[in-house]
Amino acid sequence: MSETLAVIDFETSGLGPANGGRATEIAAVLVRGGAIVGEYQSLMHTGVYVPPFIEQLTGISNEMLEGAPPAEQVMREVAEFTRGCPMIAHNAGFDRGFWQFEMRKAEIEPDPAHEFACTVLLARRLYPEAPSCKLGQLARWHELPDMGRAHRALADAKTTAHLLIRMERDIEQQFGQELGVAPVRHELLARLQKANKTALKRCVADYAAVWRRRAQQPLPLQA
DNA sequence: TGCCAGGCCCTCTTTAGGGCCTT
Repeated sequence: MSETLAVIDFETSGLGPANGGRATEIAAVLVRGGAIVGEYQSLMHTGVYVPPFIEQLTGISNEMLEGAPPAEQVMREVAEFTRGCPMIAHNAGFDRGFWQFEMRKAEIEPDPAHEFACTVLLARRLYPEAPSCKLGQLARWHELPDMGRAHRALADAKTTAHLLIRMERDIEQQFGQELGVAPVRHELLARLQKANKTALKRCVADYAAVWRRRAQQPLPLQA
């Protein structure tokens, strides 16, 4: 059973909406069956001022944002693009904060499927020997494909997608016995990111048992 | 013009503090 996950990445004018930070660019990459199957990217105009440090970091200038589509339009497009897909982000607390803020600003109804899982938390558990859990460091450490300029939304979202695919493969290899025939789905990723690092095997085994029980239940009758 | 945060984890902890990660 394959599940489509949406990997998202924001570029922003600051570290949080609470201090006036706004999104400047968003990318969403759809991952299914161990492969990237779709992508969306757009700059977005909110009227926010981009400080020189951020402009240097991301390459996104105030002039570029002047001609960008309005944030409300972009959020509607990306919400439709990711509809029904659980979300993945690197340091998900950051992207979730901007996602919820920009969705509210655009007056878009929240999608209950948009639960976030975090590749930083997962990496800390799966790869404790990694030199760091920064996205670029993990990409080099795993020798993931080069997706282009870092700190642009699509490049970072694609790199995170490749990291996610690598993690799914490593989970299957590392916990194959506990996992049995249960697939690596978003629910398992969300559980693993919160599990005590010494109890990963038990977490995977519990997930697999629940999944098998569900799989044995008859499908509900159609109305 | 250009400042700034917050959630999470680990441990020399739990009545706390420091580091990581994102722009």
